[in-house]
Amino acid sequence: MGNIADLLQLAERKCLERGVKLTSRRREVLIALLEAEGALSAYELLDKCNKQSLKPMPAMSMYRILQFLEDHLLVHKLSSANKYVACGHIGCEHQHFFKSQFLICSDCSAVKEISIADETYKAMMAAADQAGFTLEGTQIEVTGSCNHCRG
Amino acid sequence: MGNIADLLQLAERKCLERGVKLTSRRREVLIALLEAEGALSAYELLDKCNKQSLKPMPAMSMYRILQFLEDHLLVHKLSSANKYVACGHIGCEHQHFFKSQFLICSDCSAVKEISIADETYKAMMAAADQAGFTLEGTQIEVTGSCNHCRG
DNA sequence: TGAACCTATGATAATTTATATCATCTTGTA
DNA sequence: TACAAGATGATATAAATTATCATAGGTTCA
Repeated sequence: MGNIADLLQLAERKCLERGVKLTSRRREVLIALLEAEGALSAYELLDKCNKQSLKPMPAMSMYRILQFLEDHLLVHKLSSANKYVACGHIGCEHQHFFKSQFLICSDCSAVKEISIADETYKAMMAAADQAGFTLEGTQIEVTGSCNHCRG
Repeated sequence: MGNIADLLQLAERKCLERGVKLTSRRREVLIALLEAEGALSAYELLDKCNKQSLKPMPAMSMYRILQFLEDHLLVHKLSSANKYVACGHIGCEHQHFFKSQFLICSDCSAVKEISIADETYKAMMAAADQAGFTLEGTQIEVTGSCNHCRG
């Protein structure tokens, strides 16, 4: 995993490689996400950022920045919850072509990003194929309860 | 599968068994969904209903009715797309405890509801467990392209 | 029958989430 | 320096969802 500083550095490098800039605003959002326990919605993130930073950020910027971070593989959008999480693999070019699975705690929004076993993956592809569908690069999101919340 | 009239009758029976009523408004929405090609958003459904029916339905009612239909296993909400589909198993008490998978065409919104193979299901449970999560009754939604749209 | 009650729906408002648009600022570069 | 490109700010608007109270329509039971 690594601490936030390390992860930030990896993010910096990835942006460099991709010829894009991790501006201070973008860094701000990424840090907020890295610090977060679980997934946060755009407006939750906005609040968090605005508490930490001096200049308030308009909502529009948040959406733009989240889009940027998503485009450059630093953040994932959990479409089932409309929330965002920092990518669990910052640092690699891992495209998550339908191999990542997000376990989302329905209680506390904690998120764990795991890989789908190859056989599972293949089985799902085959099942979809049989039903006349070709799966696209996407992610699987399932909800449950984390150890902590199940208590 | 059965035609719409048959499905409606099954829905009626299910409601009867559950001690709830399939009112005319609710039937209206259910029919609209059964007729639909693919998944529809609340507002798309609203439009469709309002074209077919005499009295326009307020959006609030649509949300309430969709909630009702979902609660009583007649409709599924695809949370990744914020759209709704008629349940593929109207007539049975199938709870879809994490065994149904929805293949959603990202192009035309067509939806196919298939069952997850038992081994796949078990593998996913085990993987989640290992990551400290207990999966809840939920559904898997994946996007791709259907035969028709792939061309 | 009719009064009390429950549920569904209507009407309306407010909130939350997301996008469109144009102005301004920064930065790199010719 | 001045220009071009990209990033952000500011503002408005749209889209999606929920809250709340009023009303209508059935059902039950005295």
